[in-house]
Amino acid sequence: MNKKSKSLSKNQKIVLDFIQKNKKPVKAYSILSNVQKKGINAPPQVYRALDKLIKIGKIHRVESQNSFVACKISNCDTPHKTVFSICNSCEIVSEINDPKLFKNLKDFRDKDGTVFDGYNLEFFGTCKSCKNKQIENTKH
Amino acid sequence: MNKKSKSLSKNQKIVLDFIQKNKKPVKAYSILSNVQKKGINAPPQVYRALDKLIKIGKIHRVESQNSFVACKISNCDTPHKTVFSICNSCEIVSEINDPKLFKNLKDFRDKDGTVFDGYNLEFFGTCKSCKNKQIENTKH
DNA sequence: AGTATAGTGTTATAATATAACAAATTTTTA
DNA sequence: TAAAAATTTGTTATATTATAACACTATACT
Repeated sequence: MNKKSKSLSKNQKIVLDFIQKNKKPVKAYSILSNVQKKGINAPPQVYRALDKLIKIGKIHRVESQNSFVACKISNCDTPHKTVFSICNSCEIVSEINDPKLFKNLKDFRDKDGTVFDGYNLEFFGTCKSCKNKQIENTKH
Repeated sequence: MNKKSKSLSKNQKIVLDFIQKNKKPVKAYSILSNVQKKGINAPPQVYRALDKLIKIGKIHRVESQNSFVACKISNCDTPHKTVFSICNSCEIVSEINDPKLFKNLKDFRDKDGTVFDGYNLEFFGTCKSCKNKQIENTKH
């Protein structure tokens, strides 16, 4: 019963629900067109819900794609501390959960000794499945 | 006289020059309005130059800001391996040059063992100068 | 109950980015 | 050096992403 467990509003639920259904990150206007049947009519309604969901850590923004993805880390309440891998080929995004990397990032100080509140790290590469496909295509 | 030292085209030079003059990252349309007197008239001319400059590592894109900043690391030819600190208050961006952090990032493998081609890391916090200002404001 | 806070619905518009096409320039290589 | 290839340019139009502003409604908080 902590303070953060306040329930979501109608629009927030609709938007979160749609994002969670998708394996890949989704774009704001794709969300919009997919939830219009549920009574969400205009961009601001989507963006407001997105802002809130990001704030409470339920979703993250994939900066390099202008897209949004559900947080896969259970009980995530740490927005702005995110690590993703992004496939250059199929654009699938996975949230990385690596304690050692997290520690490195959390402990990082710049030359001034400045401590940072948050970070966003995106790794780019070719995912296993796309790599396999490429090898198959070479064979033929 | 390596292969990458081919000289830049006219528009590329104009755009790079403007970005390098600025301490803070600049936005595409701000570049456009500032270089119109030099004969660049339309967005595509700016975006093409930006694409090229990013590709050769002369500038980087600050993803969370849709802005562009000159590479501060001498002879940088590694686009897509970038680390920045961004001040939440004044939005100033500094490129971080930390060999230990670079090594951690370069060596990172995900659970599958996937190797990544590149990464982009953005740290968020309050820069020293803004922190000092905040303290001063508290005093009065 | 009264007030503060957060969320809704709406219209309009701002800000960011790319498609498509014809022409000119530079680089490569035969 | 002439022809072919690749890159860059200039241009118009349009797509995509995001926010401003305003009136109103619902919910949470003493």
